[in-house]
Amino acid sequence: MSGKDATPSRVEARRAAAAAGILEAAWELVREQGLAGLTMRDLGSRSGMKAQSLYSYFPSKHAIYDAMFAQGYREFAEWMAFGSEQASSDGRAPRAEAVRNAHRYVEFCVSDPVRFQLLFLRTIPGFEPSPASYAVAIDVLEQVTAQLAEIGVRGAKHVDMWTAVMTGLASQQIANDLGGNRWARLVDDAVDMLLAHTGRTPTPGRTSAGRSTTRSRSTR
Amino acid sequence: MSGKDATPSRVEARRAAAAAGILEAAWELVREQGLAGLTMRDLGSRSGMKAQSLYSYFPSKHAIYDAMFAQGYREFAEWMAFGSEQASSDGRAPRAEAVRNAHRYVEFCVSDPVRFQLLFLRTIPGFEPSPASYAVAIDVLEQVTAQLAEIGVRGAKHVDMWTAVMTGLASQQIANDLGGNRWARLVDDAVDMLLAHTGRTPTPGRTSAGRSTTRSRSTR
DNA sequence: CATAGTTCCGAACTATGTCAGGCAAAGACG
DNA sequence: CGTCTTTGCCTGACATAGTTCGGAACTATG
Repeated sequence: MSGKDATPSRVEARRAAAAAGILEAAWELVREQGLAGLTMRDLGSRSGMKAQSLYSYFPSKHAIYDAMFAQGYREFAEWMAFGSEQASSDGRAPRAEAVRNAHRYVEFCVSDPVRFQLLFLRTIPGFEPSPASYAVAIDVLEQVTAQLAEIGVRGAKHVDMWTAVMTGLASQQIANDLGGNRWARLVDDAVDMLLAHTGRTPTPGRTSAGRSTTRSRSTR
Repeated sequence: MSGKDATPSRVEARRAAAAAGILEAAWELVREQGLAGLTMRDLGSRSGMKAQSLYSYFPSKHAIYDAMFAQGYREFAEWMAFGSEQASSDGRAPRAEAVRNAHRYVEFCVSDPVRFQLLFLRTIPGFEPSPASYAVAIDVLEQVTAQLAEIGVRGAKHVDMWTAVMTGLASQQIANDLGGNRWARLVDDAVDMLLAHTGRTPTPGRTSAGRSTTRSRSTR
C-alpha cells in the first residue's frame, strides 16, 4: 500500500492497448457468431490468451459488452457528426439535410446489425449498461437531438417520432431483409412524411410537461 | 414420429396436453427471466419433470422456441382479428379504424415484450423458425396486410412503411420506456401522418390493386 | 399376468462463465 | 549485476448450461 506514482504510463499504455485488442476481437467474433454467441474462451483464443486471462482486463463478460456499448455510441456520435459539418449553418436546404441525416442513421444501423442490436435494442439477457456507459449514450443522443433541431425537428414528441420511424425502418430492414433494401429505400419517403407531419402539427410537448420518462427501468 | 394413424387418441391427447403445459410454463419463465434466460432445468422443474424428460416432447430447446414462435403468431392473428370484425364492411370511418388497428398492434407488442422480441426481432443466438412455423408467420402477416388494405393502406411500400413505423414505436417503447407511454402515446399522430402520406403518394409497388388507391396530388 | 410402447430419471459428456493459486517475465532499486 | 515487487498469463477447478444414453417405471391392451 505504498503511494504509487501518477505516471505508470508504460504499463498502463500496454494494458490499454491489450484491452483495445480484446474489444476489437470481440467485435469480430460478435459479427461472426451473433451478439449472444460471444464466449470467453473464443475471445481469449482470438486475443492470444486463455479465457481466464481476460479477467485481468475486464471484470466480467458483461463488462466487455459494456465497453462495446460505450464504444459503439462513440462510433455513433462520430458517424452522425460527419455528415452535418458543412451544411449546418442554418436551414438552407432542410429537406436535403434531413434526408442525408436519415440515410446516415439508417446506414449506421444496417451496416452493423450486431452493433444496432447492442446499442438500440435491449436484448442481452442480464446486461444493462453501466452508469458511465449510459451517460455516453445520453450524451450522444443529445447531440443527435440537436442535429434534428437544426433540421427543424423540435419538441420531444417530434423527436421521438423521428427516432421511432428511423429505428423502425432499420429494425425491419435488419430483421426481415438483411442485405437487401426493402425498407432502406423508404427513407426518403419517410423523411418527407415526417417533415410534412412536423410542419402540420403544432408545437408538441408543452415544453415543461412531463418529460422525465427516461428514468423508468428495472426488470429483473 | 407421428403422422401415421388418425386415431391414436389417448396417448396423443395426453402428449399434446403435456406439450401445451410445457409451453405455458415456458412463457411464464421467459416472462420472468427474459427470452434467453430460459433453461431446460427450470422449465422441467416448472412442468413437474426433469429437464431430460422434456426431450420426449421437444427434440431441443430451439424446438421449444419454435413452438412458442408459432404460437405467438397465432395469438397475434387472433388479437388483430378481434378488433376488425364489426367495422369492417367498407371504409366508413377509415381513420378511426386505422387508429384502432394501430393501437391494437402496439398494444400487442408492448403487452408482452418478450413475445415481441421473439416474434419480431431476431434475437436468439442460433434460433431460426422452422419452415412450418415460418409459414404460420407469413400467413398471419398476410392477414394483417389484408386488414391494412381495408383501412386504405395498399401497395408494398405503404404496407412496409406502416409496419416499420408501428414496429418502431413499439420497439422504442419497449427498449427505452418500458411501462411508460412515451412512444405509445404517439400512435394517433403516427396514424394521421401515415394516412396523410398514403394519400399523397402515388401508387407505390406493383400489386394488382384493382381500384387505384387514391388520387395523387403531386409531389415528388 | 404378459407384452409392447411410452414416459421418466440418474449418470455422464461437453461447453460455458468465473474463481483461486501459481509461475515466470518485466520493472524498480540496491 | 542481484534482489524484490509487480504484472501477465496459465493450470485447475467449480457450478451451471444443453444434451445423450441406458434403464426403470408406468400405461395400454391382449
